[in-house]
Amino acid sequence: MSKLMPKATKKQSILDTALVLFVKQGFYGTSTAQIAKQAGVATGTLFHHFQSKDELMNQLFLSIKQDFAKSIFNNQQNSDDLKQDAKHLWYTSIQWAIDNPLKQAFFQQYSLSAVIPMEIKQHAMNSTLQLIGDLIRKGQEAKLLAKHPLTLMQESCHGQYLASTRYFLDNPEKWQDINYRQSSFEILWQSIAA
Amino acid sequence: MSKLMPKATKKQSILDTALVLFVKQGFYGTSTAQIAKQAGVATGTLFHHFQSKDELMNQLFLSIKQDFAKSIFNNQQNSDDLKQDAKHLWYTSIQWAIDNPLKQAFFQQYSLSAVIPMEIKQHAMNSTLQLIGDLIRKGQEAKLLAKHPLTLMQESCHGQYLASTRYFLDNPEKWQDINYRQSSFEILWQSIAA
DNA sequence: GTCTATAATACGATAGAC
DNA sequence: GTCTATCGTATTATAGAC
Repeated sequence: MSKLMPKATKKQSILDTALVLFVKQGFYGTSTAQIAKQAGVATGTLFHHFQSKDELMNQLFLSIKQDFAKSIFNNQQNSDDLKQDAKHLWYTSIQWAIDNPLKQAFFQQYSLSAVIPMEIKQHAMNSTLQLIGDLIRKGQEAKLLAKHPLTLMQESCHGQYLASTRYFLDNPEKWQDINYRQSSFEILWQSIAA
Repeated sequence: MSKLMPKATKKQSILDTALVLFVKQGFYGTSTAQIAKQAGVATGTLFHHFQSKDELMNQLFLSIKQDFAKSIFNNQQNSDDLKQDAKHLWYTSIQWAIDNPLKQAFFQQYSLSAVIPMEIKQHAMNSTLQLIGDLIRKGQEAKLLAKHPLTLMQESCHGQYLASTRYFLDNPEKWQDINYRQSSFEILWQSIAA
């Protein structure tokens, strides 16, 4: 019983509140005092759970990336139709962004910023890029995908993902339109098809 | 004679220094005192030229966007070969990023962040997106490009541009390789081709 | 683990002489 | 236009009681 509805611990409240405020006001625009107050804890409590404001930011970044990776991995498909699998991955990824707009906005803002140390950003990036990489390699072996340099294709696909989620988050009604949905995938698939 | 080699005014020194520091340390991580000191001026001078730190940031953002737009417009081609014109635009845009790595990094960081007011970001964005939009419309009329929703295509192309410049700035030697260069354009063109 | 109170400092912006 | 000096405030982080 106790684990079914896990209580929102103070630490989690701090993380949740930091996510909201960092997205709305930026990292340096948000004081630890404000985070603590809005989370309903004292500043002393915040610094008990996180060594520093930077450490709080890093943990938040990693936890969000893990949340995304878990969601994608748990919904992976592996049929004999690669294009169908890619489409499923594409829709699942964008749906996650639609379902977690704050986390997606956070990621868009901070995955390129100087606030988070490069090593942490790269580590968080690896799982995603590897998933794309595996799929591209398989497609190239099956002569379905063009033989451009792998790293360039990965980066382009990821860039298209960021652009599409930005677009559909700004225009949520368009995601309900099957034409827009299909177009977004066709643009991606054509870009790497043989 | 006096205008040929324009003296670096104090105001320009402040802008140049702010560009370097904002990219390296972030906006809130950079104090006005540090900008002034490194630019070789007094803090009073900084606030004489810019009403506030935010105002300095906004002017910097707009000046960089104008710099990019000017460079692209001045090198525009308008032949009867649309694919060739698009390729020229693509190479010119990426070359600008290679030639202006700091400005490109600045744009990557702040065009998505909350530091700069939305209205300023959108205003700065318009000229670029319109250029892409005009080209896509022409391509669709000539049956060269697919008839996906225009705004979605614009956003995707822009996302691919950001991804490619990120890639080539991180791997400058790859930009010298004609295969990578051509691949980057082929990926873009295929993504929107009919 | 959580709180209150506060230390120590860094910040944006201004005043006023030159 | 540019400078020096400084004001008032907000910030991160700690100390110590409970």
